[in-house]
Amino acid sequence: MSDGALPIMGRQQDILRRAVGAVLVRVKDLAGEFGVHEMTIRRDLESLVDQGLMERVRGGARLRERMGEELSHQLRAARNIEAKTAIARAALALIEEGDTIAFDASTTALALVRLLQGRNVSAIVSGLDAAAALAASGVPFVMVGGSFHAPARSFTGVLFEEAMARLHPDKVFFSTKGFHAALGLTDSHLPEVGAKRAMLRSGAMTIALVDSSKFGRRALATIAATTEIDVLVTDAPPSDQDMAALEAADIRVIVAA
Amino acid sequence: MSDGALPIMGRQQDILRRAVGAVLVRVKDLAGEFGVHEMTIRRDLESLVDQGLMERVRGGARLRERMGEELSHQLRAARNIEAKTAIARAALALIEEGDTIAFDASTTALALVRLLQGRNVSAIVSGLDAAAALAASGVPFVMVGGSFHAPARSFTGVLFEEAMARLHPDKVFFSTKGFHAALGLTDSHLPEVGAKRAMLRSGAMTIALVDSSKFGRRALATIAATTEIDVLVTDAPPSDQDMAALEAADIRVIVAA
DNA sequence: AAATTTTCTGTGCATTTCAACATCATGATG
DNA sequence: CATCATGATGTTGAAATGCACAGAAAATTT
Repeated sequence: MSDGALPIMGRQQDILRRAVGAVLVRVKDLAGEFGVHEMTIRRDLESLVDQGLMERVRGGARLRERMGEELSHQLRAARNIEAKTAIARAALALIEEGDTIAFDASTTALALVRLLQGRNVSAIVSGLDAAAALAASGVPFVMVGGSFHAPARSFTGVLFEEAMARLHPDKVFFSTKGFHAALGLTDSHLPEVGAKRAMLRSGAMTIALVDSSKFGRRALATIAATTEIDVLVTDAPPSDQDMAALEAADIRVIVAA
Repeated sequence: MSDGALPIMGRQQDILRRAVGAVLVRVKDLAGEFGVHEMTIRRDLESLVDQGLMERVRGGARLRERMGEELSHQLRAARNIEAKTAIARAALALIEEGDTIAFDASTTALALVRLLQGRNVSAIVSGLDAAAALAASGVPFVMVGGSFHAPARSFTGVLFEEAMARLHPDKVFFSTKGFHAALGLTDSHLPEVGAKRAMLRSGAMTIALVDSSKFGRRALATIAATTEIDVLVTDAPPSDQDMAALEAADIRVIVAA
């Protein structure tokens, strides 16, 4: 029942990230990697221990036992936060008065959902956090239910796809794990792929929110071919090669400032 | 919303909404999101602090207490909290290994949902807070979507009822605003009534969680006749008259210790 | 085991960094 | 013109960081 948000920032977050994938992190290593004094790392660790997230061992620290998966989700959500909010701000310009807009359960879409407050729009969401944000902001919305999918805190499955088929948003905003000009848009979780495909089918206009770290990457399964999207919003100019493919497919590209 | 006119408007309102559901908001982020100078955000925060709504932390601010609808809901959750958890504990005994259980969006059902951690069950929920609680506890669940209904933080409407019709829980736990032997179980919001009716139709066994303050009360619309429920869990013995009616309808009555 | 060395830790203090604020300038609004 | 909201700038102070050193804990040797 924790609120899900991480009051930790900067280097301490990075320390946690390293700790998630490792049995143990060492003070000396961390000091070297971050280019700061060992004493600074010790103080960071002390703070993380105070928050109950880690425990010290001589020479380093490790994650507390049960913290693993919830933490990794939060850390993923907090990564590239600047790029994601930049993309969200740029995408906001695509939203018009009275639109009905669907959002997938990605953290980028969540950043956009948080900017909706006060707008005269209706939303359709598939993620738990987006629903909570909209409930707080007073924007009317429809939740598309389904089986809970923990890795993305989203809802998926037959129930989701059938409900989604009955909805017809003006615009669909979604994100992916990978963007590859030839292979299209891909994701690493099959339930997510099905849900996103259902959303794309329902929407009149599809807008992909893809931060630059996703370019050239491919994941398990294809959500859609590159040609199936109408707009791509990103935070850094794509390569000339990608750009050519996008132009050939007549896709509008928006690069966030 | 019967709140007196708050002297908060525009961006400050947005800041508050942004702060709901986040542990803390940062001056820098807010300045970026609203496209204004940091100094302006500081002045906004100062004003919000003066009104007792937020408290400053270095670099940002956090909500002092929940507010608005969120507040009224929380307060409702806090009222009779002992009775509700007592009822929830008693109701827990009705849950068996492997059950699939549906819960309405009442605070009493939420109290029961919070006790599910570690149980080998599947859940079906219609409330935002119950979903968040289950997501944190790791119990697998299905969310039944629909239109968001702010007073109960639940989902309702056509989408809800159609999805619910496809689900068949072993047991349905729900609560009501009023319980009256002759008028049956009643609630004051029509969307809620429809949703609860849909849940009752789908379930093999229906269990009403009714704290003693609800006895003899009646609200806007009827959810079900008294005879339609299988079990009644409450926190104080019903009147002899009510008890007779319940026995006549062959309803099992459980009084929480 | 005792003694010695090595490594790690935490404290106290100097230095740097950056949020907060006071202040003034600008511009919109009526 | 008066007022208000906002932006810009320089100053102040608190927090973060670096640094040196002393004490504690492990590792090593005797």
